[in-house]
Amino acid sequence: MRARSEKGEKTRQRILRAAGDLFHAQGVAATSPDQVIEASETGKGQFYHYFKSKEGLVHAVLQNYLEEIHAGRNPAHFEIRSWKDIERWFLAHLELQKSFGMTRGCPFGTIGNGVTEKDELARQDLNLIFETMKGNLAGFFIREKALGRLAKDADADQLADFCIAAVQGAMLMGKIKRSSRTVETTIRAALAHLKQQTG
Amino acid sequence: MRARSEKGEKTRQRILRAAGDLFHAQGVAATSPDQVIEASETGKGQFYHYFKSKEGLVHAVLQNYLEEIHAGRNPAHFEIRSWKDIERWFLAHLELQKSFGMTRGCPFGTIGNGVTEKDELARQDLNLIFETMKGNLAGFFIREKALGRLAKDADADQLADFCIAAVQGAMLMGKIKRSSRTVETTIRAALAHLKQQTG
Amino acid sequence: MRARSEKGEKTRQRILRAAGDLFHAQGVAATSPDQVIEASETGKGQFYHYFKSKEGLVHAVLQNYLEEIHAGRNPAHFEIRSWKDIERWFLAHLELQKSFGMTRGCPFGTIGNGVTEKDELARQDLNLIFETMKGNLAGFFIREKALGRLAKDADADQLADFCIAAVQGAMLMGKIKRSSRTVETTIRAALAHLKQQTG
Amino acid sequence: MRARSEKGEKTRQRILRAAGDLFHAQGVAATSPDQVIEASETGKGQFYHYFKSKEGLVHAVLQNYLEEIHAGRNPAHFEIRSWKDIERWFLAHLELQKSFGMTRGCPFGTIGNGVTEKDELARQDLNLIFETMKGNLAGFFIREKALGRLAKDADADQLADFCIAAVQGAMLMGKIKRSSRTVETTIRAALAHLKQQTG
DNA sequence: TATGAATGAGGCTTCATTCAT
DNA sequence: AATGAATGAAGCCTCATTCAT
Repeated sequence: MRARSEKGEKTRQRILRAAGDLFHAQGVAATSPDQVIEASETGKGQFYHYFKSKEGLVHAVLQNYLEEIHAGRNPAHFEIRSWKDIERWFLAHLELQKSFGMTRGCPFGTIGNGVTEKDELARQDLNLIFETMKGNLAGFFIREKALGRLAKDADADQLADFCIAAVQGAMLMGKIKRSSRTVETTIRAALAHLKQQTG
Repeated sequence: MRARSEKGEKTRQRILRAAGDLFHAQGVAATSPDQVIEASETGKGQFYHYFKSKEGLVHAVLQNYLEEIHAGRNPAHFEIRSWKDIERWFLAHLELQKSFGMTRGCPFGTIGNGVTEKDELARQDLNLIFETMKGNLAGFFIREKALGRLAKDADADQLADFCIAAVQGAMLMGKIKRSSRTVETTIRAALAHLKQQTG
Repeated sequence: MRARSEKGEKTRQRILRAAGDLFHAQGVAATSPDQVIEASETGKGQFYHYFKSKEGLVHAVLQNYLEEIHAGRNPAHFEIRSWKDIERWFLAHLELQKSFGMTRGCPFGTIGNGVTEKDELARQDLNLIFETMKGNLAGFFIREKALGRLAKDADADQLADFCIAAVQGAMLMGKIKRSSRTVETTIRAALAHLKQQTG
Repeated sequence: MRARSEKGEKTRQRILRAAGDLFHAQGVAATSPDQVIEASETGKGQFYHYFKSKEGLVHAVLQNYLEEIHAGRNPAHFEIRSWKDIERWFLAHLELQKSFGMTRGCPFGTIGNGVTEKDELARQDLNLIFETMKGNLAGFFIREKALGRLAKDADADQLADFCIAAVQGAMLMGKIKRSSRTVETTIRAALAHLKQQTG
C-alpha cells in the first residue's frame, strides 16, 4: 500500500472532521453519508474512495479520535499527573459541552449510545477509547497509591471507571436539561468522592 | 370527543409497547415507523391514526413511561423510603440491563442521547421523567435530613442528581463494554459516596 | 327512497360546503376526503354514508351548484334581463375573485381544469352548469335581437360562449397574476365587443 | 461546479419532457413523481438527483418552457409580425388542443389553474411566461399603432391581455366540452374585436 | 484523485375506502 | 345517523451504495 498523497489525506481529514462533528451533534444513525459529503464539500465518489461504507467511516472517526488521544492532541484527554489535573479533566468535559450551548453530550457517549448488537466494530473502538481514558486515570491513582496519597484499599481501576461513568452520566443529563448546573454539581460530588479516598 | 374505544386503546398500547422496546433496543433514530408497525402487528394506517407522526409517537411513549412511573407501575421506579430502597433502586437498573444481556442502556438515557436541538418536545418529556425520578430521591434525602440521619450540609437535590447521573453513566458504559462489572462497581462507589454523607 | 332527515341533511350540507370551498381553493385532486371531513367537522363514516366516493362527492358538489344556480341562490348567476345585468354578471365574477384576495379563480373553472379523461361524470356536470350559464346569457341576446337591439347577424349562442370564455380566461389570469387589473380590462374589452354588436 | 455531463443532461431532459406531458394531461396535483419516473424510464434516485423536489420539478418544467419560448422553439409561440400571425397564433393553440382530441387545455393554463397560495414559485414562473407572451403580442400592437394601422386610443397592453385571456378561456371551455366548436367561435370573436380596433 | 450519474430499497406520511359498533 | 377502527396502496423523499468517466 502506497503512502497516501498529501492532497488526498487532506480530503480524508475533511470528511473525518465533518463526520465527527455530525455524529457528535446528532448521532451516527441520524447522519447520512450525503450529509457528511455536503458538510465536507466533497463528492460522492471521494467518500467511498476513502471509506468503504458508513460503518467504515464510523470506525475511521473513532480510530482518529484514538490517535488524537494517544498523541495528546485532544484537549479533554491530556495526561493526568496531579489532583489538579483530575479536576481539569472533569472541567474540560464541561467546557466542551458549554462550548456547544449544552446541546450536545460527550462525542464518545453519543456514538456509544447508538451502538447496537450489530455494530461490534464500533463498540470495540469505543471500548478502546474508554480503556485508554481509564488507563490514564487509573495510572494516576496507582501512582498516588504508591506515594501513599491514596487509601490502600482504594481500587484504582474502579475509581477510574467511576470517574468516566460520572462524567458520561453528567454530560448526558446536562444535554437533556440543556443546563450546566447539574453537570457541575455532579462533577463536584464525584471529586468529593475521590478526595474521600485520600484519607 | 368520546373516550377511545377499548379495542382502539388496545391497538394503541400494542404500538406503544413495540415502539418503547425498539427505541430502547436501537434508539429512536434507528427505529422506523415500519418496524414499529410490523412489531406491533398493525397496519400503516393505524399507526398514523393513533399518532400524528414519529415525533408524536416518541412523545406518547415518553408520556406513557411518565404515567407508569407516577402510577408506580414501573419496576425500577418505586417510592424510595429507606437506604435499602436506594440500593434496590440502583440495583433495579442493573437488573434491567442484565435482563437484556447488557446490550441495552437505560431506556430514557438511550432516547435522551439521541435528542437533538429539533426534538424540543422529547427533551422536555425526558426532563419531566428525570425530574420525577429526582423528586423521589430528593424527597427521601430531605426526610433523612430532617431525621438527622444525613449531614446538615448535604444538599438533597444535588445528591439526587448525582445518583441519576451515576446510574445513567454506569448503564451507558455497561452497554458499551457489554459487561456488568463496571456498572456494579460504579453503583457501589456511588452508594459509598452517599453513605459518606450520613456521617 | 325515504326523504332524508333534517339532521342528516344538515350534515350533508356541511360536507358539501366544505368540499366546495376546498375544491375552489386548491382543486379537486389536491383535496382529500380527510381534509373535507376535518373542515366539515364530521366523521369518516358520515362522509361515506352520504357520498359513496370522492368522485361521488365531486358530482354532488356540482349538482348542488347547479341547483343553486337554477334556484337563483348563486350571487354570480342571477337572471340576465338588461345590458346593465350583463355588466353586473361580469363584475360579480371579479368581485368573487377579489373577495378571496385574487388567490382563486372561478370555482367551476378550477374544478374543470382538473378534469381528465376518466372523470366523465364531473365533466358532464360542469357542461350542464356552463350550458345553464350560456342559456341565461343567450336568452338575453335572443330577446335583444328580437327587439332589434342587437345586430341581425349576431349569433346569440356564440356571444354567450364568448362571454363565458372571456370570464374564465380573465379569472384564470387574475389568479396567476394575483391582480385584478387585467381581469377588469379584459372584462371591459369583452363588454366593448358586445356593445359593438348593438350597432 | 462543472457543467453537467451530456449523459446526465439527457436524463434530465427525459424527466422534464415526461413531466411536462403529464402535467399537461392531468395537472400537477394529480401527477406523482413515481409516474414521472416511470414515464421517463429513470430511477427514483435520479429524479431527486436532478430535482430537489416535486416543486423543484414544476419550476424546472416552467423554466424549460420559458427558454423554449425565448429560443423560438415552441410551435405556438413564434414572433408576431403581422395580422396573419395573430390569427396563426390563435389557431396554433386550437391545433395543439385538437392534437390531443380536445382532452387537454393549455399547458400553462392547466398548471396555473392548480396553483395555490403555497406555490409562489410556480406562480411567478407562469407570470413570466405570460408576460413574455404578452410582450410579443403587445409589441406587435405597438408597431401597428406607430404605423397608423391601429386606433390611437387602443391600448396595446390591454389588447394583448385580452388575447391571452380569450385563448385561455376558450381552451378551458374546449376541454370541458371536449369540443373545438366554441374554441373556434371564441377565437373568431376575439379576432373580430381586434379588427375593430383597426378602424 | 476526483466527479457526479445511476440504482433500488426504505423511511415518513397521506390517501381512499371499508368495516364494526 | 353517527363514530372511529382498520386496511393497504400510494405519495414524496432520503439512504447507502456502485458505476462510469
